[in-house]
Amino acid sequence: MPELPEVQTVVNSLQSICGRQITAVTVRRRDILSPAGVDFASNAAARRIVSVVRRGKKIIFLLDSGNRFTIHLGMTGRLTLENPSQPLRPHTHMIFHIGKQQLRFADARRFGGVAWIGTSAADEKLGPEPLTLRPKILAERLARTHRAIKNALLDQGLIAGLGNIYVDEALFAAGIHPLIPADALGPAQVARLNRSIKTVLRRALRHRGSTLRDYRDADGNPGNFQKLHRVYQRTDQPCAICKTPIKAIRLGGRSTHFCPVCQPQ
DNA sequence: GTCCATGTTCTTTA
DNA sequence: CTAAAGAACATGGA
Repeated sequence: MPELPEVQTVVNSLQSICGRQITAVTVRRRDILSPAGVDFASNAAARRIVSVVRRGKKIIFLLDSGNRFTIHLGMTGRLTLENPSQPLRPHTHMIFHIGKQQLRFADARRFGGVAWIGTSAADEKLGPEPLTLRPKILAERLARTHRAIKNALLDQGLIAGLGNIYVDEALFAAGIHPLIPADALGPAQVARLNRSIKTVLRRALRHRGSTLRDYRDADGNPGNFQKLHRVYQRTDQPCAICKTPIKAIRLGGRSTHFCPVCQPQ
């Protein structure tokens, strides 16, 4: 579920906890924590939350002790601010008690998790942030790989924050076929792609992300951008530009959607 | 029973 | 050796 727009929307809807104290931590399932065996309860309890920010698809919490921890939502993760009286949804693995509220982490598939990173950097392996990326930097990075552009853009070490939805949408907006090798794109195409990535992400942010099934913000609200997808999961439906049926192929184990006319091979 | 899913990481292959 | 493709992880819904 959660790519940059969804994770940023969660972060935005969590700003009310900044400055507040974590009174206690309940760990209901230890295996979502890393490193294994870390004592979250004593590390985080009685600490104030200084800031909550996003980097790539990770949410980073800075505590007044100077330590940080990160939460990754994986595919089905939910991070919600709730009253203790509200029933716990299934697969709730961790609860941060913040005054009379609870910050709850639930994740059915458990591809997500919570990592104590202390004072180390959260982003060693992450590529640049797409919203501030310069076309020249994107061009340099794409020129270093011969993979299909779709697979290159999914690589978090090349560019951070994009996933299957927004790569398909950005490639459509840029008129680029997903199978074209990354190093075969010219400077004008890369510049257009860079602009398309930003445009698609900003529009998605404005609509609070895409909810296919599981995604909710911290207040439990779904996003609305799924209604505005041009290609993602629109197989056989007419292209918004030319009416040609949208095609789906399998690439890197993921479904990939594109318009065969607007995105020529 | 089958296939599919917004993600990442480890293993295998070329 | 490296780059890229494939499998694995765990759960639920169609």
